[in-house]
Amino acid sequence: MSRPNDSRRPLTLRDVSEASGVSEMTVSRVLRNRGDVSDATREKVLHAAKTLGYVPNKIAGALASQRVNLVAVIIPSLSNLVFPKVLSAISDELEDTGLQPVVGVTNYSPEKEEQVLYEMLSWRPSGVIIAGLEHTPAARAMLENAGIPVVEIMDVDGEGVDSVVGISHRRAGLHMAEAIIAAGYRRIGFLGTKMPEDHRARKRLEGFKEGLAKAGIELADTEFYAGGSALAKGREMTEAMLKRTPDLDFLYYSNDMIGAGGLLWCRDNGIDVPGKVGLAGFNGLELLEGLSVQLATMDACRGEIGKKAAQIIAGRSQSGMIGGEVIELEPVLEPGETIRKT
Amino acid sequence: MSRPNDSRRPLTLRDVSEASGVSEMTVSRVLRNRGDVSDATREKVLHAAKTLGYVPNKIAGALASQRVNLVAVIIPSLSNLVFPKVLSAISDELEDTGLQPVVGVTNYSPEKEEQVLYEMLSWRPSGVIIAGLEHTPAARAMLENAGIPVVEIMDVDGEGVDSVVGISHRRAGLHMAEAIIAAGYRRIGFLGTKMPEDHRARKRLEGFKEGLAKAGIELADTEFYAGGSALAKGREMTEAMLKRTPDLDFLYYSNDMIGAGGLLWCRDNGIDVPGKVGLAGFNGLELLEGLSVQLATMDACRGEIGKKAAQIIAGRSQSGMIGGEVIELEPVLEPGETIRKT
DNA sequence: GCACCATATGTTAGCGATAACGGCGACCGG
DNA sequence: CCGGTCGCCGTTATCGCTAACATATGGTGC
Repeated sequence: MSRPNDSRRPLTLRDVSEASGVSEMTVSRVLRNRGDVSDATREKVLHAAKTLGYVPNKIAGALASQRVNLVAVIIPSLSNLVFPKVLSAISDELEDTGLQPVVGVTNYSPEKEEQVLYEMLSWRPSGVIIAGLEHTPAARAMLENAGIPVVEIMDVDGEGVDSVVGISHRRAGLHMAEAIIAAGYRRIGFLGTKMPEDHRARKRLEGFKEGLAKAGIELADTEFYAGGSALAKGREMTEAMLKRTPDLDFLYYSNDMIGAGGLLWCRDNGIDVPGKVGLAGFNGLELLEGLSVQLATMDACRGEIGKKAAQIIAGRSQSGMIGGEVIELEPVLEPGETIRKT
Repeated sequence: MSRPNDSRRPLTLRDVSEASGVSEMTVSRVLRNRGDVSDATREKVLHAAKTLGYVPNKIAGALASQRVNLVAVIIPSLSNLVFPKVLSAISDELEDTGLQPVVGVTNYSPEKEEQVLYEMLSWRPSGVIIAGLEHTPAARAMLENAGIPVVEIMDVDGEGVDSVVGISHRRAGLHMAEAIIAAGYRRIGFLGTKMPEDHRARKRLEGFKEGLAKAGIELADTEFYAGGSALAKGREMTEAMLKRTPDLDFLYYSNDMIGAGGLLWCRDNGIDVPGKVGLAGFNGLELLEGLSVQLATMDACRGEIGKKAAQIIAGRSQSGMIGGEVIELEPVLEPGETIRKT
């Protein structure tokens, strides 16, 4: 019993059926809990399967039944901290539905996204959850023709293929601008990533500028980075920008991590926050909750987005397909302690 | 051409073969770049496939060829920061091998691990990379009988099923103890997670105690936490411990994140680090590189582990199976600025 | 006693691809 | 001019499982 499968020939339903003296079909029924099987045979079959160490072959099963319990989840990055959160929300929500997420990572490259999507669709998943609304034409075509529910997440500023769950990054940027101006700041700098393919960061910046423009203000300075440790980059960029443009009174960071770096640098260098300079980031990373001073940020509703997306997929794979829906969530400003109270 | 598959009937090889006037077999050959096909027919087929928007069905392909290009990767958590790093290393290394990682998460639960493993094995992957050496008997049996290469990663303190790549956490703890004692610290506290199933953390603590014992020292205080933001927990626990046992001169944290929290608390409260109290964590998170003061830590070789594990799987799925190998990597102490120089 | 139904099991025919082998010109050397 | 080889492509038989239908078997009602 220690090594029940010595022959090295992969076990099949037939092995189990022979070992338990019933037909393959009955074994299949027992293993899937489908159809009527007497308790006696059920016992026999389960016992045989366990002692043999049988593991069903879902490949064959899926081919025969034309059903696959996988949901493709396609995201730009795992090191971003944003996506693991979304992922675990999806995973939790799918837990009891029999569906299983399968993750693909694109590294913010549209071509890689197309490749990954192709690869995943070739396994005929029950649904696709994919970050962003911007895809290559080919990728978009695949999504449209796949004949399965598709949920595009994170962003609602644009045209979706099917369902969409996210926030408006444009408006998130705009609201942040309004809050900053309301607090009395006027000389404002922006620090972000140099990633043309990060459309959400771009939209936030656009919205932010728009918000400033409404008050007749322009960005006083900007600085971009690529690669490296975000915390360290935040320090460097903050130092560089404040040296270059000393009269700045606010720094808006495109993510919390570089914002935290900037905050640490300010504290280390005796700069009064939020008195002399105000700071704000974006995302609401609870990772940073233990910082000495709470950075102002805006919650991106990551958990909620994952949850809703998973619900849509689960709902639609049960009941027949219905039309796509668009769910826009509201990011909430968390003022923290790095914006002056008015 | 905007929606080539209006009939909603899934496309098959047959559709492509009819559209291009050749047999299914030839289409299959073209799409897989295998066997001899004339350039003329190759063109025809590729054109037909593209205009139809055909996506191959790997389920059928895998069943027929008995080959699957997936590698199961089973890890305890995605929010731990440790595993995304390993994952991306695996992903990068597998990039050009035609193999594709599929991730499963266990939440540090052995039962969940068993479930996830069962689920993944039922897709007949080409290999398994799984964190840790401790599994349920059933899980271990599955791994032994799967007939595919298995690599257990992160930890080498124990008996592996097949190949093993990792570090000795016991010795990592032991070395840290030695370094701390060599630096002259004597009243030492430990702060860690309350997770009986995190065997690696447990082994580190055991090794650490052993190292202290060699110098005739015992842990002066310990504190454990579960859940919550690690940074914030690090602050809280540090405060609690230093209030309870004020004469401590060193705090060893089971991970960098709570260590960083402790470090921030000490700085905020004017405690001289490393003069009055020394600090050390574990992992070598480059996430923290931008901290004002570099925390002493020990690199867990996460990237290297992922890379080597992927290489083993890739190598063995090409050439026939060979025996399992054990690769032990050496974690390196990064003294940072939170241990007194001797 | 017989039609009738529910329960429990077996039989048959695919699912959509690929492995293995076979056929058929073309080309080549002797 | 003929056997042999090579390039190209088709035919057939699975792969391991499940949907759908067929088949016992044993009550149940009238």
